[in-house]
Amino acid sequence: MEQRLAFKRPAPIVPAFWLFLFRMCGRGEGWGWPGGGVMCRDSRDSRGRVRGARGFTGRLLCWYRENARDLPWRRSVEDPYRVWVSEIMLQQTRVEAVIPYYERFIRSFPTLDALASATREDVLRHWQGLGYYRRAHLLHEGVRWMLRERGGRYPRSRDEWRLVPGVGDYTAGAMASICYGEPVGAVDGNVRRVFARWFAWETPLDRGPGMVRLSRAARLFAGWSGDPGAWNQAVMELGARVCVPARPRCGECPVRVYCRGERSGNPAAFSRVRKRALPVRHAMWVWAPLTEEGWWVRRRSVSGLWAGLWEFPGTPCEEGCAKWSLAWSRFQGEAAPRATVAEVNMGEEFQHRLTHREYGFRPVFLRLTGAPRVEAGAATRLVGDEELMALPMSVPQQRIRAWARVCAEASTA
DNA sequence: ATCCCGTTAC
DNA sequence: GTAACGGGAT
Repeated sequence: MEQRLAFKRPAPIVPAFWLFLFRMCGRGEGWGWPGGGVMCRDSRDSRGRVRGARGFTGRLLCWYRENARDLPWRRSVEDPYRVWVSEIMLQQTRVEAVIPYYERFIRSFPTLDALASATREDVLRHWQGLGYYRRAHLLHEGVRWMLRERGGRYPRSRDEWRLVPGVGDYTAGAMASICYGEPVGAVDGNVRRVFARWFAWETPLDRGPGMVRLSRAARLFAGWSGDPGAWNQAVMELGARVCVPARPRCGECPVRVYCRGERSGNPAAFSRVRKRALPVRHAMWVWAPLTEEGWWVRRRSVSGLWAGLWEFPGTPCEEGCAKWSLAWSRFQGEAAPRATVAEVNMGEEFQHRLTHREYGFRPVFLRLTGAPRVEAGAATRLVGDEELMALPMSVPQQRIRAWARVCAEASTA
């Protein structure tokens, strides 16, 4: 708790507040509050006594203290390493999905040193299925960087956290405010939506003047609240559970009376909708070849899609390649080995959707005999059952792996 | 500006 | 089935 004193609460906020208000009201979108008057009140008075659940920040903080979910990483806020891991996992990923991954990860890598000395493959194995595998690479790089560049001493300020690999604006703000009490904002998608509704902001908040205004506002509120870490988490919690994107549950909102968006009658209108390009479709043959020396698998590039994960080799299912045998011989010609296909098992095609691609995977189990000269190397290997199951793979590849093993068992029987 | 993933809600 | 959701790097 001592580390929370690293940052003093900002001195008198009133001049800053009025200057801010003055600036904001000069723009097209104002700062008016339904009730008028002072919109924000410090939850402590000038002598540092708790003022309780009055005022804007006080009400939200009070609600947060009573309603905060009991999440694993909230039990160890005093350990920046654990907060760090949780923040990376929570990027673009929902809380419920993260919980089991977080617990397993911390069990295996309880400390900075434990993670730094783990192999990349082991880290990826703990990440498989969670998605955005670049995060795992960057987190691993980040902890090693922390030991190498800083001797394992965590930064205390947002600006220093920002230098850590894999830590962007949001994560830097979250680490500095939650672990060290620095009065800075931590602006994620929830915070953007909540602020947009509170102030009925219609301009985009992820770039340009809207972003500048939002980060200033988030920083000032964090300071005014008296507890930046709790405040930032409270705003996010509100966004995740009450001020939700589609149908905000304003009836349950502790700061409803302050919300300009709610007063407008249509708070949902202020959630920003991202338009996304239509996904491009790809049909792929995925070969699950079992040679006499083991399963033929390869490792993907450490950049790009499914970064650094293992997979069964595959080929695009081009036009005029509707027959598996044609595609296979073409693939085999490029991949060099000349093996006899002793057995074939066609799996059912299944779809896998990503942000801007949609794959139709057609798995094909192949038992290869003869002298399959598969050149094993760094990126291509022949592995036994046990080793295969230990390789980190994407969700669709895990599915193919499970199916292929069933095929293999059925064929030996 | 574009590329990463998987799950859940509708 | 389709849409919505969510940060950082390049």
